[in-house]
Amino acid sequence: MAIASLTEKTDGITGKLKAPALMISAAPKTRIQKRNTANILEAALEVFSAVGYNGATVDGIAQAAKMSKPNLLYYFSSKEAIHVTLLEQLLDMWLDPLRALDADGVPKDEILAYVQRKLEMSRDMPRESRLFANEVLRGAPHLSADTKNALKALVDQKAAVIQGWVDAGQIAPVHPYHLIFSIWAQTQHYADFDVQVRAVLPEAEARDPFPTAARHLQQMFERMLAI
Amino acid sequence: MAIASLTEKTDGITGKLKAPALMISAAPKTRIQKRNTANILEAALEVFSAVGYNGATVDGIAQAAKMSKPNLLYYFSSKEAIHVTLLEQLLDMWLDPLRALDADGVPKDEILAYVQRKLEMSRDMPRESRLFANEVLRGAPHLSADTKNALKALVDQKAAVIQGWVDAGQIAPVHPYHLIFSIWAQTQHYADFDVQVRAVLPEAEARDPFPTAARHLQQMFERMLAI
DNA sequence: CGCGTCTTTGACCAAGCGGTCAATTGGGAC
DNA sequence: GTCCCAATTGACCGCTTGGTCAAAGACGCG
Repeated sequence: MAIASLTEKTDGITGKLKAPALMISAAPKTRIQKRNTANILEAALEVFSAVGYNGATVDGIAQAAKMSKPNLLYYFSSKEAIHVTLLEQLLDMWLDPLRALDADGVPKDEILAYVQRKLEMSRDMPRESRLFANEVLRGAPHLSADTKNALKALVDQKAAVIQGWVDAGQIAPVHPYHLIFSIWAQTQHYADFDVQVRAVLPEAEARDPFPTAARHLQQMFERMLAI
Repeated sequence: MAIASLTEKTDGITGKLKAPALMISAAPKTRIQKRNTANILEAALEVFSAVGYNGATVDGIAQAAKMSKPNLLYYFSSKEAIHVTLLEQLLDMWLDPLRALDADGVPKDEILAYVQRKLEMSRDMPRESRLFANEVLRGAPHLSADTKNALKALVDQKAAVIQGWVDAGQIAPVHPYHLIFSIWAQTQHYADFDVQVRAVLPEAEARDPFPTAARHLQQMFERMLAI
């Protein structure tokens, strides 16, 4: 598992800095810049995931990052720039579990492990899940074509792996793309619709739906894939 | 199936009318009131589902309903009132497929039929799905306690039915609540994350993901429930 | 026709928004 | 220390927003 805290991951920042009438396109260098951009992105994740892009205010993010609004805008040229940076930066991490799906592993184990990793992400990183859910719900207006292509390429590759397992008779016949959608939908459901899940579940389970969810999903995909 | 067009369903409107310094709490009576409230709610569904609550503007909804903003506010006292009315009014329709789950039917058939009905709703009423997704994502701030209780009561009842089928050995052992979540998550995924589904799927299927999705989900739950 | 009520709207307002700017403060290299 | 650039901020601006209001228009009924 070993999911790193967000604030630790400050590499790969693509946010554009702005000196008065000057844009620095390279990655930030100074220690203070790293700290502040990380703080801003952490605060933005908190706010965006809670109230969505339109519901968030620059001032609100600035307060959550414990700095003034103009200071925040010294590091990111606009609210949109923060959002875009956040999305691009987190998508990589978000796809790690799928990337780890190993074509040379035991098919059923690989898929079940993927389900469990994805469910753990819903449990440990619900804000990221809601951020993406919000973005995709609105038609992904802030995701670049490059990012979408990279996502598609990864899914294509892993779908081919799954299809290979089907063809080799190692798992029951499944539509590989829809299988991946099933995994995404069911695992992310526990992050995105958390309040609904807890509102509906009997009290004892509502306190922590994840243990029973994990067992349910394992059961589900085991039966789905059994030869 | 026979899903009625939204504009036809004008009964049960609970929106408060406002004459100058006067609130009419009863349902609207005149023909013109019915027409206008229906137009407003249809326009609001279009706008809210596309850009979310915070992204929507009263003026935008008014324009979509082909009327002026003050006129719209003559029928609904606030933007929030429109949203609340819309949610409460649509939730009933939204839960119809689950309500139709028949304790006296053939268990596997009942559940598979529920899955198909729910998937049809995602195909035919994606705006409603996104409206609810948006609301729940934000923590359901506009859903009354009554509504949440009614939802829970319905799910409790149907979960008991499913549990009964399990106990009678008519379907394989499953966690009834998580089974319902699995159905919700996977069917609504095709409405809420439509752009992602189409972006990832091979072109031929992306044009209409629903036929293959229907087969996939039938397969999935068949294997899940088989004794 | 006249008349009261329902409906519609242009003009307006206060608040909040994203973003700018000039001016101030702080930090590090020498 | 000092000097320069990075970092920070209070004040401000133009615009959009949700909502109000007074007045005008349309409708129905005698």
